[in-house]
Amino acid sequence: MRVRVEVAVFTVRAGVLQVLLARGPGGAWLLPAADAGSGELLDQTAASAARDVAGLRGISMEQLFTFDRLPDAMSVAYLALIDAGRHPLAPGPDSVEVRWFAHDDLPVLVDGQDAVVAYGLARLRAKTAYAPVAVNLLPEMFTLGEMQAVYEALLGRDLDSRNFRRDVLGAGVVDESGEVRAEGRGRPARLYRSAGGHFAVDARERRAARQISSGDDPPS
Amino acid sequence: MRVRVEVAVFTVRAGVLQVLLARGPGGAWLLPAADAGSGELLDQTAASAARDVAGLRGISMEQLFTFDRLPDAMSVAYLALIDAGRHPLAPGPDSVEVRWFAHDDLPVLVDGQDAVVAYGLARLRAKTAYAPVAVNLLPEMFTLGEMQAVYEALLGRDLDSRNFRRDVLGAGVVDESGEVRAEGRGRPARLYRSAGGHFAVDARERRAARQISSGDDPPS
DNA sequence: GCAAAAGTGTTCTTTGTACACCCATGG
DNA sequence: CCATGGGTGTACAAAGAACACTTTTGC
Repeated sequence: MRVRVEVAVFTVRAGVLQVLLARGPGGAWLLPAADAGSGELLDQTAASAARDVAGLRGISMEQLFTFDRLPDAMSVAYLALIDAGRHPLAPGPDSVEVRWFAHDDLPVLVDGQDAVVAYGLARLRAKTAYAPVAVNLLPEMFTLGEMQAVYEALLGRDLDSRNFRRDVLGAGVVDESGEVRAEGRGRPARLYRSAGGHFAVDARERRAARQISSGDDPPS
Repeated sequence: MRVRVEVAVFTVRAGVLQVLLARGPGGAWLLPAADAGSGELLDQTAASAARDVAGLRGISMEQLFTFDRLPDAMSVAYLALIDAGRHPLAPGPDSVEVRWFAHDDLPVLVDGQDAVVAYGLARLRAKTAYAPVAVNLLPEMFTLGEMQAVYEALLGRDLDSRNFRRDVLGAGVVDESGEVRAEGRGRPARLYRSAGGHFAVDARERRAARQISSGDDPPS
């Protein structure tokens, strides 16, 4: 039985949620993928796929779901979130081209890869409700305005900045750096960084991202 | 690459959450399992495992996670919830014995199967917060007292019956049957049945099971 | 008539949501 | 001096948690 590992890599650029695709020699657009096996862990295979296809290294990933690929294969799907600014793309040996696509304007994908993207998106949105996913999509230092923009791109709706600030700061998911950054016009913004460490998921801490909400459920 | 499908089947009996295990010819306790392949869908393979190992038919299942089984295999884990009363156990060809174990008093399992059980349990508890999982663990007709007992077994804590009734009835996840059942001493209870159909996951409907709460996150 | 489980409402606390103004900078 | 984004607090609405007593039956 052939086992494939496919990775849906998301980023937010210019306020738009985007997905990474590679164009293979045949001209079709594909998710970064690799074959599992050879004594390698699935997580490692997923990391290899991101590295060999798109030049991405050291990104954090999470397993999503395992899809059938009849007649005799299956695909273990992964979700990765990165800051595109810190990870320049470098097409690997088997890719003609690697680039970002707006999540709502994808080309036709092979097989059932659109299901992988759709499920990754659903999971990503669901996680905004209880995990500080935005920090994975931002540079090391960021302003709360940038963070809010990421959540707005993920959720597709506007958030109230006063409530957003209160909740994020109250949840303790970010630390103030002490520095500020002037961003063209307007008052300079304070810079924050992730307080690091995953955080416990109980009602008290969930307040963080609760402006925010969505449901999760397996695909197909 | 060898792909195995393993199923963690849960039930609630006598107020205790239990897991189904089979003892193989070698004497070790195992989860019901089968090899994937032969053009069969993973969901079908999971159904076959439950049928061939334990005689369970027509039970609903959901994929959980895919685990590494080094050096050259992997295991696609499934979660199943059943009412033990409606599904008598019948050991299949490769099982010496099939029985229920209290979730907190399991024998030693092979390989990484304890991780499958642990993750299944975590997922099951997380789902109580937004899905009417109890109806899968109850007979077709049941009382609210029985339903509450199931949630208490799942969550390991007591719930307030007034709030529980208000929330469950308000969420519309059960229909009144009109019948009542005298259960020995005490006032006879009304019988309900599942209102059927999965239900939308938005804040309004989540109230149902919110006495109830927990977090989800991938294993290992 | 008493033990045992079913059934029913209200109060209080916490959480979420809506909302308006002043501040610091660049042009 | 004005346009632009950053920063702060309060009032109202909704949801969740805590809580006591009456009803119907078997024994």
